[in-house]
Amino acid sequence: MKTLQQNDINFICELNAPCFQALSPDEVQLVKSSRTQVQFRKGDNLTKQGTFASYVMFVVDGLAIQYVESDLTKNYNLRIIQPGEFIGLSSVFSANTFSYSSVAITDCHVFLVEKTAIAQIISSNGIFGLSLIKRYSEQNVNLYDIIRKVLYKQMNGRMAEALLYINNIKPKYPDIFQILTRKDLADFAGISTESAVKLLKTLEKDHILELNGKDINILDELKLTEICKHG
Amino acid sequence: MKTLQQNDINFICELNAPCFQALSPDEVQLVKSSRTQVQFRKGDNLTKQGTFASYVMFVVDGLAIQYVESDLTKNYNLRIIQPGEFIGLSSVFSANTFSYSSVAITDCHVFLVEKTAIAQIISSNGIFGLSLIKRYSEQNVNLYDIIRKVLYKQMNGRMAEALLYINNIKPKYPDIFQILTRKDLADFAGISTESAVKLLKTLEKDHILELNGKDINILDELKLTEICKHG
DNA sequence: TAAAAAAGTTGATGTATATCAATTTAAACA
DNA sequence: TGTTTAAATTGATATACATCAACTTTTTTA
Repeated sequence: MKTLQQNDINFICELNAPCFQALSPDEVQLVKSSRTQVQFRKGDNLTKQGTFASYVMFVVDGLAIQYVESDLTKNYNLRIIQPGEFIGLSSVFSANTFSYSSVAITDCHVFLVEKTAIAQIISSNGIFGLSLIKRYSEQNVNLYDIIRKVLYKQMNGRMAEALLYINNIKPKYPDIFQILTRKDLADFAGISTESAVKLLKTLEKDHILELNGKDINILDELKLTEICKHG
Repeated sequence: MKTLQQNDINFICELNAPCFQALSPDEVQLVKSSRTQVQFRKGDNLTKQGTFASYVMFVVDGLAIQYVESDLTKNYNLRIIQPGEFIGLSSVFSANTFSYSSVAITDCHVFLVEKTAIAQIISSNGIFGLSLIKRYSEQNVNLYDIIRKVLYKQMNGRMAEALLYINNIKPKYPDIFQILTRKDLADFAGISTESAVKLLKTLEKDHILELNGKDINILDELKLTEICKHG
């Protein structure tokens, strides 16, 4: 477990979260004072769907998967959460419970900010509020896209979309595919693990990608994009 | 087409949209000046998925359905928009295009407010920003619920949920079921029209509801709720 | 008010994809 | 380093729904 200097945190925040730049020194102090730092191990849940949410999480370091759960044992993966992003914004000002779960896929360094502090800053600082609203707006658009994907696309298109999404963050995190299991991939596509395996094999046979153990190399991104759109 | 007095509009807005109460006289003036009133006929599209969105709509009077479209001719109905609600908040501060369509199911009186005016007010008035964020937050929670419904529920449960949702607004709008076609109902449940018809007949045979032409009377709300949860 | 169009209804057929079962491979552990 | 546990793989089977087709009823329109 690595320890972080106060300065590091400030630096990282300023770097990745433009919204924090709008804060006055007083407001920065308010965030600092109502903040708790937490270290999560790979496999730990950062949030659990349905539990009480009085705070927002800000990811300083590490990767996590955000997903929704059914009553049973089925998950659907929504996105990979990267450093500089918030977790729990979506429900903190209405439902008071997390509407999704998230799990660390690498060790994660996170800090929690009480929602009262966030609310106070929004009230006093419109620029900060506006930048948060932009985040909400983006998330909304994303959720509508997900609804369309889930409703209208079938296996091949979903799998292609999942692969392209993950491949998009591979430059930044080259071992991303090695971290993910076939079940993780299947849950991103919203299909069964067995179907995911079969699809991957088919895509390999068609020279669209290459399977090296758990790693995946996209060979024909154009064709995959085509499948994503019309498959 | 009925004409509305300026005072009526103010009254209705104040009544239904608490967020407007936080505005200063200057800000109210700003909204007024950047506002356009529009009258839509039953069947008209208020928004069309993918088109440019430089404004937010505020529904003063009438009902509309919000829905997402596939590339082809399939729709999925998300909600019924009632007076006092916004349309287009979700994407106006990020994508600049509407991420969903909406269609008037009764004549609708709406006013459009330029997003620049909204943004300006958010910047200067944190309380207004916070009240908008609460709306975003609610919408987000709603979208997560929809994703779960679409992913994890099957026919019976979806139909039950759709019926309960619409039945919920029946006290306020008693002719709501008469306005909606079987296709509309099917699109709320995300199933085919034929399946919707068959399900309704089965529910009638089981004395859970009563079909009077287009009107639907829920007889056994408890059982329907049970189906919604575990069906 | 007749004719045309749209909406509603019903049963028969097709299909995408999950589930199941059985095996192999890889990872975790003691 | 062997043993246990978890993940990956493969083909066979099951099923929830959509789609199709044919018909009836209702609504619209000319």
